[in-house]
Amino acid sequence: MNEPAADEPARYDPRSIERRWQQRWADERTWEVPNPGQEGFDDAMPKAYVLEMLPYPSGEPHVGHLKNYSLGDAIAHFRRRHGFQVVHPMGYDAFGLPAENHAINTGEHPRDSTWASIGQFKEQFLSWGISIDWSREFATCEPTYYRWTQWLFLRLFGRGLAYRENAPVNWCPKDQTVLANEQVIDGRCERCGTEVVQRDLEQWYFRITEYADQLLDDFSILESWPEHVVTMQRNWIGRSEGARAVFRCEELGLDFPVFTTRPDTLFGATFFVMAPEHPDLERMIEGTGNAEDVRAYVAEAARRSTSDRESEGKDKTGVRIERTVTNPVNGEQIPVFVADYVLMEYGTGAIMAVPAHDERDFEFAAKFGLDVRHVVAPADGSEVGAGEAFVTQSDDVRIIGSGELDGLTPAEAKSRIVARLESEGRGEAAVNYRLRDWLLSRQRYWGCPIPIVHCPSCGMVPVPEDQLPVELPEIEDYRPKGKSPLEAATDWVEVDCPSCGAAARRDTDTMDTFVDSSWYFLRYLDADNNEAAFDRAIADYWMPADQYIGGVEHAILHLMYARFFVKALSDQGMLAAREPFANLFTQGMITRDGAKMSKSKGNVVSPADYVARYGADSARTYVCFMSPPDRGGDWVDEGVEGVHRFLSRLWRVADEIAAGAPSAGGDARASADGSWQRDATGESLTLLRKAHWAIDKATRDFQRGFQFNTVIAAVMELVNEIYRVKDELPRDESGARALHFATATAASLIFPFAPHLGCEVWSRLEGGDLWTQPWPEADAEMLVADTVTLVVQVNGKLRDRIEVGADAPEQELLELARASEKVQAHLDGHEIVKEIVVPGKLVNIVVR
RNA sequence: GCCGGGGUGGCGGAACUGGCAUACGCGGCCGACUUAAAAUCGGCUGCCCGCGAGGGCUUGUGGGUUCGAAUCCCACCCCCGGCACCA
Repeated sequence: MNEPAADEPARYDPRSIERRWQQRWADERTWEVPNPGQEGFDDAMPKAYVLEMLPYPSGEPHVGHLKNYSLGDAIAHFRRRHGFQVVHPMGYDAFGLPAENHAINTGEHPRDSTWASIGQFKEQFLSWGISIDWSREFATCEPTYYRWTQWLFLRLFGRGLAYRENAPVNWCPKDQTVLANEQVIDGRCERCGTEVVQRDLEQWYFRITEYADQLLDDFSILESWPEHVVTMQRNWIGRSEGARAVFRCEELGLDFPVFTTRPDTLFGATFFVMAPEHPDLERMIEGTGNAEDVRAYVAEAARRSTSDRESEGKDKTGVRIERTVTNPVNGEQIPVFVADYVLMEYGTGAIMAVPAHDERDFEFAAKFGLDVRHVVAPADGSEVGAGEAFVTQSDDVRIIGSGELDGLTPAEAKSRIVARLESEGRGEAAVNYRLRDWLLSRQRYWGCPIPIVHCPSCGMVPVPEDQLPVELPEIEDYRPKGKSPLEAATDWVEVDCPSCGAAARRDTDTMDTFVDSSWYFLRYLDADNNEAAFDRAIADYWMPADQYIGGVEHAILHLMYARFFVKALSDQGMLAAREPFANLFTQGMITRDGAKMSKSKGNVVSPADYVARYGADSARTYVCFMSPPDRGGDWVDEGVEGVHRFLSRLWRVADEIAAGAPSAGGDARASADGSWQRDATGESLTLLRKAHWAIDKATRDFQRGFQFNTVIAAVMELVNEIYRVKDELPRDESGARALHFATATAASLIFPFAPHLGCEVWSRLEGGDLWTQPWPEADAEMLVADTVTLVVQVNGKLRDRIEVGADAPEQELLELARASEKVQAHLDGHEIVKEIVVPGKLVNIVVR
């Protein structure tokens, strides 16, 4: 690198500037904040917990991380300068499959590859200059962390919120592990894309369904979450209200409860359908003529994978069972079928079919020639053709052909019939959810061990607290074998029962990594605590997180699990908060050439390259500027250069000022009393006004949904204005002061995005540390101009613009407008019909 | 199919509550500086017609409300994301 010659203008050199400030922040531990009770804690300050989703360390950080932490850091800085005590921590979601798969391929211990990656992440985070309180840092794979993950698991186990059960589960044949429902996408494994199959296995679950209603209700206590995320969770939970009605097979004395959202259509039920997996199916077909046909159908359904069943669409198949069941409301005997359009996972695995008013039942009935009986008709008395389906949500209908329900609306009919079912003991009102319990056990190595011992006589015994953590044993072979690789660690597996002392075995499953990330934000608050997962008083001070920032891809999984954890822990008195994240911001994905970045496409953008070439400030500012942050954007190299150019311009003008005449004085400070500014004239005044306009615009857009792209654009406009006027300003104190103020203001406003440059410029112009300065406030008086541009329209078309006094009366505006030559040309020969005046803005003359 | 987001110059995007469409950035063109180039600085840059003054058109499409619509209403088309036989 060449040293610049003495007469060459100085160059913006982000590398040296950034290194210098980063060094200071590290040396002085600038971003560390004390907890309540600790030295330096200020009770008078409001708190703000700014949190980005913790990274999964794999390889090195990508641009998604750059965007995530740039957004979060901007928010953290903005809050600090508004007088908040801001906690802004960082950690690593360090257990998980990618590290383990890497180990299977290379033999490298997942711990080693993970820590190597963590080293790279941290190094880059430091090089980005994000304002993290590093004293709170941890990785979820550290025994000092997962000790408490296990401890929390045992708390939930103690309350019956963690349980073990044998049930059909999603199994990924490639990863050789079970998957949560949420990890199955279109019937395929979320991680590797392999088709998922069903297996009956004994697995661990969290009873998240117990919190289904709270998860729904508490959306109301969130301050600001994106509507679509709330909707996605709502749909996922899938609460529906209806009734349970019992259909009885008299011959066998078997009761079949069904769930229906339409008990008002019970009289229209003309057949009954069971799922192929229904446990009572065998008893139903035993001894009937076509039992073998049914068995063949069930076997076929079992062979077809879930995705198969779904991809074949709505083409209905099924087999009739030679039995009938009794409709509880009219005693009618209706035929029974087995069909795979009825799912065992939802409701009771059996349904009453009302073909007249349900699309799916109608299709099945049409195929099998079954009765279609209308029990709902349009209120206006219009006819629905016999044998046609009439599916409607409308309330403008009446019940027919249903005895005592006739003439009622569906809503009335529902409560009437539910009351009757209840009084007869044949059903009751019921609520059903799509949400299933959270399957958390994994037959994999690189995860948090489940702290349970299986004893032949005592059953499942929690590992005593003082023996936590149950540390991951060392093993030779990570390859999945259909059971946990931990089984191979014989010495570790075989233990004495903590309860009776007999020979027993450890649980060899590990936890889903989503368990680790469901409470990490609590551990940040009290990361060094050796006595507890976290201290309640400390958690109560900081929680809930005031701002959470991350990708939408976690809209359901992580965000719902974390909500569940907080509720469950809160119910055990561990903290007051009922929700983890009061405000959520979801960032859009960055693409390259319009495509998702991937190694196989070779279009991955490495932030490190750009940080090396243009500096962290340019890279950070660019990701905030490229598009509104909640939307995606395409990474364009020229765009980074453009931002770099802008920052260079700001640096150069500051350098010019600092190198020139000594500062016009300390009272040029952005935050100081600005009365001198109001006396400015000419270009000085114009420049000062632009600076105040930028303060106002940047502050408002920052608060209005984090519209960082326009915040940065406003600062760009200010810098452009500085360049436009800087050589024309009066060569006296007023001109110098105006220039000084405008430049320092630009540095102050760009600081949340380009903190190094902001601090550098500020310290050279004003002295002192910018992060200790309050966020600037616009002087309302400087926002009002003396003159405004009056827009003159004729018939709504723009014809002229006239500079007028800002407070000119309407009459004067009209006269000025009519007097305009350009306007005259369009009025000529026409009759004025109407004149509209919007003071300070526009005049519209309507002619005929 | 249902739910959500979106459609504005060559490109990313801006436009607050119905009032100057295209801020800011990229790209392009022209000029200054330079032996030259880079860097930098300045100017121009929605489309069409016109030598020009000027005029016309333009926010996915078609209609409507209004003095005035990117913005509000109705119908439709396209793109992206989520859910999808959930009884």
